[in-house]
Amino acid sequence: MDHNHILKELKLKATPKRLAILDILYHASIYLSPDEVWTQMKERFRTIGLPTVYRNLEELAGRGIISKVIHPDRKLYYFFCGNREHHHHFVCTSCRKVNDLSFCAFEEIQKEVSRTLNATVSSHIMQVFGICSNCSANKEEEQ
Amino acid sequence: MDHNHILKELKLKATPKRLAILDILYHASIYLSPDEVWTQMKERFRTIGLPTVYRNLEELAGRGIISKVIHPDRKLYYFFCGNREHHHHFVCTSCRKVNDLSFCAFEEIQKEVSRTLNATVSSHIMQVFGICSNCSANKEEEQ
DNA sequence: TATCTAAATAGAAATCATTTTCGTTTATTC
DNA sequence: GAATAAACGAAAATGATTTCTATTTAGATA
Repeated sequence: MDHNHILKELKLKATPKRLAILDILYHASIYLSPDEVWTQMKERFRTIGLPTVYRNLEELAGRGIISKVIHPDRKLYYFFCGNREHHHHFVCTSCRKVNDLSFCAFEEIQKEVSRTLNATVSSHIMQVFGICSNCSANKEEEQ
Repeated sequence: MDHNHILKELKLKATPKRLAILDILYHASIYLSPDEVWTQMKERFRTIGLPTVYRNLEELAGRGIISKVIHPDRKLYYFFCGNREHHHHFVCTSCRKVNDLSFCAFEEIQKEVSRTLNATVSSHIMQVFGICSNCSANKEEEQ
């Protein structure tokens, strides 16, 4: 995956740290907190500030290169998601893996909002939490 | 609206402050931040701590007596919603009014998650933000 | 390849919504 | 009218996130 190229296209400087953050998320199979990304960054760089991590995560998420979940605890977590289309995620709260969903009710919602409220939808948040098949299988084994 | 009775049923003490918080939300036509509720509480009580407001809002929301929105800024806002059925909300980010939506794609999502991921959905967040008809009408007037 | 400039970073400190602690008060039960 | 668990106040703590400012650096340009 040529992250360097992606950044260039978006006119973001391809700094080593920015690339490392992308790389960390790309190779993580689960979503990570800013603090967890920072921990991994500290293994790669002698000097790396937490604000740098926060800034980059927000920057990259804002450009759609990475995605974020708002957990019910209101903390943010980030993950790499190659899918550039609008879509939502199924988040396993046990192993923290994320799966894309193809289902999005945006159009139906827009229709209802328009018909019943005559209002305009500007954005929507949809997140589905649960337990993935792996985790529920493991749980059964334990018993 | 007999809030006293609602609280008794849920075995929550009907303290004056708890009742006042319910009353404030009941009479507010818009969603309020904990801080805004606190401001209104201070007009009614000489001594009222912010933790009391937080505690009660969470307590009441946990019991489903009031609802909350997580704003894109990740701050929580609370509002009274008489609808006890599972449903979602359309939130006007301009006037902060909330409208119930009848549309919920929960079943479809559950179906997709079950079929494609063989996973179990435990909860979902869905919030729709936009501009209500009143607000967009007012905006046009201004021009 | 050297120079320039806007973008990016470090480090420290600030912010600020939310929570914890703990001693006191109070609504409900008997 | 006690007794008691729940609720409260005040102050302090927490902790994720942001701001500030001086310094560094990637990428453009000569």
